[in-house]
Amino acid sequence: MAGSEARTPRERYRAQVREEIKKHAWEQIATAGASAISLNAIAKQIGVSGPALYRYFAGRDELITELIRDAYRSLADTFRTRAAAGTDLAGLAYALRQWALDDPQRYFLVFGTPVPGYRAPEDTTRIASEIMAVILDACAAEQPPATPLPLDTHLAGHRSWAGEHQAPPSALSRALTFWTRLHGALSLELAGHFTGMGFDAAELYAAETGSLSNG
Amino acid sequence: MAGSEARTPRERYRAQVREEIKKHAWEQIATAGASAISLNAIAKQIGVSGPALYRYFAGRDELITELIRDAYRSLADTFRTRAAAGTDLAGLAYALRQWALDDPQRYFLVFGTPVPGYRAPEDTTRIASEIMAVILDACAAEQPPATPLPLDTHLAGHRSWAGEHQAPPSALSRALTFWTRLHGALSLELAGHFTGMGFDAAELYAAETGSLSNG
DNA sequence: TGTACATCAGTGAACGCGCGTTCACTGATGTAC
DNA sequence: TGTACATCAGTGAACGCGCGTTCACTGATGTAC
Repeated sequence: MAGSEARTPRERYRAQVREEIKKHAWEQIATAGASAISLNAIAKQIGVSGPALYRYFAGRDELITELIRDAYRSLADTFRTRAAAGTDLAGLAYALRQWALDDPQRYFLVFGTPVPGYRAPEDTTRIASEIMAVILDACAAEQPPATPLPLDTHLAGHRSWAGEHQAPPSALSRALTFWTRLHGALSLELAGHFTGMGFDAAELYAAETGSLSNG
Repeated sequence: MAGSEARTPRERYRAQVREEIKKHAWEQIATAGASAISLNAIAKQIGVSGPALYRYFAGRDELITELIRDAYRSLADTFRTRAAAGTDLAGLAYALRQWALDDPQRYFLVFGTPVPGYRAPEDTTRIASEIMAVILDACAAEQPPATPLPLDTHLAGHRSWAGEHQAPPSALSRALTFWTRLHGALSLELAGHFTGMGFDAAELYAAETGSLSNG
């Protein structure tokens, strides 16, 4: 839906079919993982011959790249929407978990096992920066902890990743920690490593969310 | 090497070939990811026909299962060895990172994106419990923090995963947090999400390690 | 409004490939007397 | 020590499959005069 102006009927139709292809690709990902995506299988599902898909995507790789891009954009949109309703870290953390539970394989497409040799397009790293900017904003809005973290001094000298963002070191370390702690709890939960352990993953996630504000 | 008694020459030879098959399988994983493992390709690499491998493994699935088992065992051995030299959490954390950097794809085979529908064999969950027991030992040996964590109360009532381990709730929460925080920092590093960001992943990891002891 | 032309979605056949797996077999290695 | 037999590693052919991708094509849809 993003970026599809669709002036003429033909363009509208094209955009529509592209979306349908992607929809079935996501279903395949959810069913058998990203590596199982097959153009021929998608074609069969939407009732069309295999080569027909080449009118819409240059090939399998372009389709997957597009899915990754969409996943990044979806997360960025989710964060921006949430941030517009008030900049609190807990809110963002909650939104992140909702987004992840919404489609675990989409989460793993972005944050999961990398395919050796695969290079993400420039595009996605730019979106990743947008996401980080939202986190940084929320961190800068919180009041800093009484005692500075040991990571602060390192990040004070290595803050290029924050771009032009004027966050203090305590916000930088908090933003990174937000990312790594929540990813740690979330990815293990989604991967099923907690199943059968008998505790509530949501409680663990909430505790980690709280750890970001209380030191 | 584990469990291969190899009394007779034939048994010794079998064990040797099995190891060679696995060695090339690991190389394939490192090169193209676990989903790219191919029996025929392995056979070609060790200079043997494809069907020959069926003397050693029932099929592709059994080989992969065996690799996962080996990965779990390797981590358990690493932890136990480290724990024998002194039970401190920082030491375990350091050993975990070394083990992960040693072969990132092996780490992801255990903790990475799950294949939808795949069920891990009983075997591995037992080894996972051994690993957790080592962590719990180290956590119980540390002195508990002054203020109990909010997660403690939940875990006090949901401690079945700790088995017969008599660790106090504060150790339970610390063990889980050890796992999730370090996995968060480590998996993002290994997946390359920090590349180009300009800070030192080792510093971040050390900071997270420290967070486990200081609140 | 009607006709001529251009655009483009989709088809079906084909290519070459590599996959996992089975099967009947050969030949070497080990075992028993 | 030598012979008869059993075990078992490895081969080569074959099966059926699905994959990504190309190509020349048909037929419907849109555009221009």
